[in-house]
Amino acid sequence: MDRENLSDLTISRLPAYLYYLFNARKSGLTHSSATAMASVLGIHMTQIRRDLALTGVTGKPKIGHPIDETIESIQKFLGWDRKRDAFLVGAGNLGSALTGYADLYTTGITIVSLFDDNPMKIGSMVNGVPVFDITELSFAARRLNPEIGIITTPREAAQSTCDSLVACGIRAIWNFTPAILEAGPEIIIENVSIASSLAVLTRKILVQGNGIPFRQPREGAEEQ
Amino acid sequence: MDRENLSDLTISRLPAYLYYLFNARKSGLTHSSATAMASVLGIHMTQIRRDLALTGVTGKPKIGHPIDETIESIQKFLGWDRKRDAFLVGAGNLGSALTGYADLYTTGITIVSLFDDNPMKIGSMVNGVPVFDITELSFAARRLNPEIGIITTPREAAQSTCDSLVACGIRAIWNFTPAILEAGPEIIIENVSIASSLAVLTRKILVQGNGIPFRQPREGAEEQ
DNA sequence: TAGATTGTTAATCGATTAACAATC
DNA sequence: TAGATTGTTAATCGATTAACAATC
Repeated sequence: MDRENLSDLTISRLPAYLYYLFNARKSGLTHSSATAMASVLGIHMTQIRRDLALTGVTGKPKIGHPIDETIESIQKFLGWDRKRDAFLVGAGNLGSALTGYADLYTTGITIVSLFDDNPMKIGSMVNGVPVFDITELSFAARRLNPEIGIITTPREAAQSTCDSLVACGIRAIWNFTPAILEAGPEIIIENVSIASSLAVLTRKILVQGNGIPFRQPREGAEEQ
Repeated sequence: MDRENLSDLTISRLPAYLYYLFNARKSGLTHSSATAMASVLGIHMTQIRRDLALTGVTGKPKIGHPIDETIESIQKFLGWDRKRDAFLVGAGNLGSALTGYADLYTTGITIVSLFDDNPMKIGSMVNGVPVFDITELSFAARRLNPEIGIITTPREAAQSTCDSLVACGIRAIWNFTPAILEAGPEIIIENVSIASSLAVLTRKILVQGNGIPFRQPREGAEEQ
């Protein structure tokens, strides 16, 4: 089984399966069928079977996939069964939101330190995580050996932040800014592009609206 | 030209072109070639040409695409040339980050009101935008007629928030929670999946590491 | 002019879906 | 048992890339 050359598209579907399975388990089920999953997630059932098979789990005809085992299999496949420490640079609202993001623990990531250049923030705590001066980055990295660097700075600071993180020996960057980061080929960079997502949304509004006014408020519509 | 049936993949590449062109314009250029763009963005030049052509702009051999015109063309294509008002529900850190997101104005979106159920927040201002009681949602919607609903609540509140927004006549939802939202087929839902992005990142770490330890801090590496 | 760059047609590549035998 | 569901092979579909004539 060629487990290494999968597209990012496949990988990016897996978390949805995972959260579906968490829910299913919470409601007391022990097995889950691709058929049921497909109708909830809006993904073709064959694709779900194929994706799940890729993680190494197998189901039983008529019964479905064992939930516990499948969860474990996906987590292992994504590397979410391991603990990883992360540094986050840019302790603004977005950085704080990520630091307090409860679901992050599902992924094995722990944000151990925040960094900022704002003296008002340095020395404070955000959701229990200390904010350090950005100049202490390399010192802290030597002590804590983080695996992942998260960038939530303003766009203008993103490239230099990336450089600093790489200089500290960090080789995986999670970039929340719109900046296009340059780094050596050995550095893994994953961008969260809010603009791309918004582009898809507004384009759909445009196409769906298609001449006729898109928004038609329903006069006296039932409200909850 | 079939301008309506394009994949989300194509659409999601356009903002990167846009920001590249903003930069190019700032440095005084009037024209931009797909060749140059390709090397910066890491996208095949043929694909860039094709994508740009889809938005309706044409370039000239040897000269490239006219920057101003191309920017306008992409913005128009994405519907970013129009002003759209948005309601945001969930005035936490993520909601605040979005409200203060400077690049949002490039997209034509204005977040006009925030909503929350936390009495501490209700009545306050976040980046100049007022926070209202969530129970006032439908009243406010009748007055302000927002086109887009942004959900930055905790996951548990996402579905009921979505229902409320839809009941107000909002037909486009931008969902930042991991919840899988259900709504009528006429409702446009766009999810920003942080978990998917992280899955891609950690999977790459896993594959690249591949047995040998991934992280190799460079002893005495040059630090900036 | 020469050659860099365009837009487009054809070829390739990869991802998704259909079909179906196997089986719990 | 019967039939729901599995895993997989083959077919389809769509996206990306290669090739190339046109042209500024």
